[in-house]
Amino acid sequence: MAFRAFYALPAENFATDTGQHTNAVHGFVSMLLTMIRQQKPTHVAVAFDLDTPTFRSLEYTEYKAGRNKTPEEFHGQIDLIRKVMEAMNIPSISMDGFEADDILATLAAKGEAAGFEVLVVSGDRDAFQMITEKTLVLYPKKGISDIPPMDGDAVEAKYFVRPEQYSDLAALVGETADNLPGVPGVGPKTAAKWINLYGGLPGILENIDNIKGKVGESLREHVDNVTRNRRLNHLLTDLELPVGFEAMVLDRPDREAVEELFDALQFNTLRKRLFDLFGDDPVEAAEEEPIPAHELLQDAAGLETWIGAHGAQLLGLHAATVTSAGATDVVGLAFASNDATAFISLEEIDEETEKALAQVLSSESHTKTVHDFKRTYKLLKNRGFELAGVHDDTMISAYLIQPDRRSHELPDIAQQHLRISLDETKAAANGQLALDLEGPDLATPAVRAAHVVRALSLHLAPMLLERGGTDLLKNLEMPLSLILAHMEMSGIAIDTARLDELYDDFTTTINRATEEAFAAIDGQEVNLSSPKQLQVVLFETLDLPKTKKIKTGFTTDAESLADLLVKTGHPFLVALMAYRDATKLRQTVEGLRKAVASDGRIHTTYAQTVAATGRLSSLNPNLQNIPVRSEEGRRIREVFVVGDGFQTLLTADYSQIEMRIMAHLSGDEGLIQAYEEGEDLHRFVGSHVFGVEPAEVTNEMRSKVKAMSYGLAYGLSSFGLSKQLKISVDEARTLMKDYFARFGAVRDYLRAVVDQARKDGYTETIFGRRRYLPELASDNRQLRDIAERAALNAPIQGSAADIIKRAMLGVEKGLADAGLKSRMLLQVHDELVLEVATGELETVEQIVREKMGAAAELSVPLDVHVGAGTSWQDAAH
DNA sequence: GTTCAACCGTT
DNA sequence: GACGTACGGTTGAACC
Repeated sequence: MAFRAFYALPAENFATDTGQHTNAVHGFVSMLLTMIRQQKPTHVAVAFDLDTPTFRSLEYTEYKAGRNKTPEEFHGQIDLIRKVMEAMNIPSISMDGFEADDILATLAAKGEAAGFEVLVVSGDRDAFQMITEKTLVLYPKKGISDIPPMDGDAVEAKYFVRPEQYSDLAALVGETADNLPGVPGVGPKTAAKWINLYGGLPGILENIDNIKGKVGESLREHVDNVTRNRRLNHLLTDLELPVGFEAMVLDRPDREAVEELFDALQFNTLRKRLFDLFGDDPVEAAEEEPIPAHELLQDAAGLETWIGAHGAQLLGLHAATVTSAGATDVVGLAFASNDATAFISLEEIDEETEKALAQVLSSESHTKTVHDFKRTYKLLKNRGFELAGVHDDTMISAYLIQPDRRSHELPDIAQQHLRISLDETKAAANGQLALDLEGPDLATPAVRAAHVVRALSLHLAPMLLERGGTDLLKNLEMPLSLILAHMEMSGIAIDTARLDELYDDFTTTINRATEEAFAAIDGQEVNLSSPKQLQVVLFETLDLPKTKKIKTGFTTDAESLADLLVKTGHPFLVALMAYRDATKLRQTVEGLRKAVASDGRIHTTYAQTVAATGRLSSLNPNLQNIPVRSEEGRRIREVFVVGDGFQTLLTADYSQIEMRIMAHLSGDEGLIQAYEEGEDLHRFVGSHVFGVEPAEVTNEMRSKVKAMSYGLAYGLSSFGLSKQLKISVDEARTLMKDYFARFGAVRDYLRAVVDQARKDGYTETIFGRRRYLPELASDNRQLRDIAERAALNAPIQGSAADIIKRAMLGVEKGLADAGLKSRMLLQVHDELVLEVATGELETVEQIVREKMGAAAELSVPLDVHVGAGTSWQDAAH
C-alpha cells in the first residue's frame, strides 16, 4: 500500500523543507485514516515486508528478481510509516523470512477463528485467496481513494473463479511482478475455463493429457512453472506472530508523538484529520481547563483594583489590534494572571485611566510576558505607551528551544507545546476577522491569547533552562529585541531624488539590452525574464550547448550563461546578461522606492526568530542584501544617506570574523599566529600552503587559499572547490591536502564538531546557542550530508551572530552612558551602520571600536574596520 | 488569487 | 549521483 501511495502521489509535491520525500507516508496514513473512518474497526495491525530473504526467495532465487530498483524518493519512507504507526499505537508486524501477506493471512485465519470479521487491505492480488464469508479484501483500484471491498462474488465477477481458486488461476497465468512466469498463451480467461471445467488445479493436472490444442501443449511443457507458482503464491496462515490481538485494540494515538512527528513531516491537514477522527479535537482538549472569564476594566479604579489583586503575578499580556488601510493600531489590552483575566479597551479611555495604564505597562515591578515583544513594544509606543518589565517573549523562547522551526507564531507554538488551538488569533492576524473585531467581542480572543502566552511562558522556561538557553534569552535576545525595535523605528534616510534617477538609469540599460538581445536573434521578441522562453531561444532556436539539467529542462542561470558565452561568444548572451543585471538592480531600486515611509526613511523589520543559526534577517524591505559587489550595484548604496539633524553615517564591520572564530575554536597555532601578527591572513596562509615567502604569494595563490578558507566553514568539498576556482578536482584535492598539512587543527576541529553533534544531537556556539540536527542520524545520505554541513557551519556562523549581538548591546549602552544622540540604524551580519549626531563622531567611533572589539574574548583579536561618510557607500570606503 | 520554480542579491 | 551556510524577494507559469 505504501508503494501504491508512492506511485499515486507525485513525490515532488510531498517533501519537507529538508528534502525528505513524504508522498508514500502521506498516502499510506491517509488511506489508513479513511479505512478507520469508514470501517470503524475494533482492532488494527499493519504488516511490513523486510529486506531479508524469505522462504520464497530461498526456494526460488529468481523470486521478484528483475524488479526496478526502489526509487530514491521511496527511501526512508517505510521507516517513517512505522514511526507514525508507533505514534498511533498501532502495532506494525514483520517477520524474518516471511512476507507481509503471510502475516495478514495468518491474522485473517486466527481472527476468524476468534470470531472476528476481518478486513484485509492489500495491493497484492494474492490476498484474494484469503476471502471467505467472514474475510473481505480491500484492494485499491487506482490511486489511493478508490479502494472497494472485494468479497467472493466480486472476485468471481472479475476473474470467473471463486476466491479459493484464485491461487490456481494466478499459478496458471503467472505474475510478472514477482518474476513468476506462468503458461505462455494462457491468460485469465483460459485459466478460469479450465478451473471451472476440472474443479481446480489438481483436477487440471489429473487431466493434463486430455487438454487439446496449442495451449494444452504449452501447459504440459510448463507444468513445472505452474506447480512452483502455486507453491509460492500460497500464503501461510500458521505463523507464530509476536503480537496478540489485545495489542491491536484500536487505541487513541499518542498525541505528543504524533504532533512531533507530523511537525517534522510537515503534515497539517493530515494532523487535523487524524485528531478529528479520534475525537481528539485540540479545542476540546483546551476546554478541559477553562480560561478564567475576563473582567472588563472600565476606568482607573477598576484597573488599579485588578492589578492590585493580580499584578504581583507574572502577567500574560496581549495587544488586540485592528488593521485598516495598512496601518495596525492597538485597540485594547488583555492581561492574564494565574487565576484571572482582564481586558481594557483603549478606544474611549479617559486621561486618568490612560495614566494608570501607562504606569502598569512601564513598571519594572509588574513582570510581564508577551509573544513578539518587539512588535508589541512598537505598537504600544505608537499609541504613546512605554512597555517595560517584560521578562519573556514566548516567540524568542520557542526559537531558542527550536531554532529550526518554520514558524514561531503564537498559534503554532501553542498548538505544539500546549495542544491549544488559537485559530481565531491566526485568523485575526490574517485579517480574516477584521469585521468581527469591530463587534463587541474583541476581548475574548485577546484574553485567550494572553492566557496562552502566560501558560506558554511557564511551560517553556524549564525547557529552555534545560537546554542552557536562559542566559541567552535574558541577557542577549530580550535586551537586543528592544534595541532592534528602536532601530526599526529610526529607519534610515533615503535620497529619493537619487533613487528615482537610478531607476531611470537602470531602465535605460534594460531597454538597450532588450533591443540588443532581440537584434541578436533576428528580431524575435521574447520575454527575457522567462526562463521557459529563454530555454527555447538558447537551446532550440540558437541550438547552443545544453547546460545543467533542472526540473523544467536546462538552466539559464548566470554561471551557465557565462559558460555558454565563453564557449560560443554569442551576442545574445551578452545582452541577456546585461538585461539580467539591470533588471535585478532596478527591481531592488523599485522595492526601496516603495518602502520609503512618509518621514523619508526606510524602516526595515528584523526577524529575530527566523535564521536557524542565530543570525537576524531583514524584511520589508530586506536591507541585508543591498548590492555591493558590482560598481553599478554600489550606486544603490549611495541613496542611503545621513538624516536631517545628524552629521554623518558610520559603518563598522568585523574583518574576517568567521575565520577568526575558526581560529579560536580550532586552536590552530598557525592561524592564531597569523592574526596576532596582524598579517594579511590569506597571504600568510598562502605562503604556508605553497611554501613561499609571504611577499612571493601571487594574487592567484591568494585567491585560491581565500576561497578554500571561506569554503571550509561551509563544508566545501574538493569538487565544490574545483568548480569555484575552475581548476581540476585533482588540483583542488592537492590544495586541500597542502592546506591541512599546515593547518591540521582546523581539519581536526571540523571533524570533531560533526562527531560531537552526532553524539549530542545538537551543535553549540561559543555562547551556548544550540541548533538541533536530528538528521545527522538519517539513513538518507543526502539529508545526512546536508545536516553535516549545517553542523560544521552553525557554531561558526552562530558564534559570529552571538558576537555582533553582544556588540550591539555594548554599543547601545556605550552611547547611552555617554549621553549621545547618535544611534544604530542597521545590522548586516558583521556590520553595523550608525547615524552620528553633530560633534559626536570621534566619541562614537571610539565606543564602537571598543564595544565591538570587546564583544568576545577569543584567542585572536577581533578586528573592526570603521568608516564615516554621508552615504552608506561613502562611509564604507 | 495562490503556489511553485527559477533566479539572484547579501553574508 | 551529488557535491557551500544562512536568508528575502521578484518574476513567470501553472493551478484553483
